Amino acid sequence: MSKKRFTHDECPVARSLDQIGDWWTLLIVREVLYGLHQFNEIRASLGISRAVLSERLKELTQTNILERRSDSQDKRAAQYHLTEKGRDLWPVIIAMLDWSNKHVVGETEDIVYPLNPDSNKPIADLCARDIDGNVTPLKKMVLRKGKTASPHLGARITKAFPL
Amino acid sequence: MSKKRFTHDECPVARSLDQIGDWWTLLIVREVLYGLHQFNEIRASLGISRAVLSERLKELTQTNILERRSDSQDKRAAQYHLTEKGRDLWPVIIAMLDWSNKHVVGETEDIVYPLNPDSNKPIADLCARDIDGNVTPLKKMVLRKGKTASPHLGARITKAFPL
DNA sequence: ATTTTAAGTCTGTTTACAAGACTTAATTTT
DNA sequence: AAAATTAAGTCTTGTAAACAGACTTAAAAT
Repeated sequence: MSKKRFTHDECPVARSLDQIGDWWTLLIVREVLYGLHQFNEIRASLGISRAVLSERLKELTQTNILERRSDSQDKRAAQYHLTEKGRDLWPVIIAMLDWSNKHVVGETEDIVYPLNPDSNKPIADLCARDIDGNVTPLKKMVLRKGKTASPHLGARITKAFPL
Repeated sequence: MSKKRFTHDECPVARSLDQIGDWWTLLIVREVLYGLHQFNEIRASLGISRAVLSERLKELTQTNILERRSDSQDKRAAQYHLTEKGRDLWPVIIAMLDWSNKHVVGETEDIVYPLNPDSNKPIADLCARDIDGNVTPLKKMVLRKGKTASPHLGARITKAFPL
């Protein structure tokens, strides 16, 4: 039996894990966000094996998270760049970073944290702005199911998050 | 050689992946957030193998994301509940859900989306509130390194996100 | 007393990952 | 121009992890 995938799962979280849930995948995206674009740069920085990096880059290209451009100067080299979809993973990474700083990394060894570049102040809490401009903490958000949601999923959701 | 872990990595994102980056792990957390607390409930809902679920629950308990309580009524049964650390993963899941709805799930098949329970309106964008109350989109956030950051990591960060 | 159930463990098979050797074409050095 | 180096992979081999399903144990239900 092969590894289970969630491509056709009804749950959007499962389906996102199908594209970014593999071991190494999100770290590769992070490296590209941080400014590394070449195969060997990424490999050296992560310490990932060639075969696995090659496979992940293929997958990320197929799912349109990365784009592979052949370098115009050096015709051997390739440049991996983020698409809009890939750049939109930045909030996911920030959310993980915030959680990690709060619960994984020790208080005394804070290493890297998100900063509001306009105010030059660190983040207090993650929140969401609704279409009317109301701002509420992400932790308070509830889920609502769309038209095509299965009764099964709906039942589970309303159990924890009554609407 | 065993699978590489990031427990002692300098990067908080890597270290969070060490705890929640395994295949199935975040989906298990989601199920508990949705209100499933028993081994067989979770197993049936996810279609995960017994052995893997057992191992993941152990890991999640060891990292203090879940707490295992033996059921007081039925002495065979166990109840898995989220700790504060586990509940704080909700923003991560919301961020992935938002990304998935935007880029993975098709427009026509919207299934489940986050909602501001106060205003009863859907989310327009994820943002962060800094300590002065300024609200800015998460996509605009930059990273700053703390005192103990390695020169290596700092170099990479400033490349993509000048402070 | 027998059957069913909860929560696992165990077994055999398939797949994924790690490390390093090998390949090919382009570039750089001598 | 020939030789060495480099970018971006592929291939090979050994180990670890994931899969389905059988099996186990103690408690609960019939």
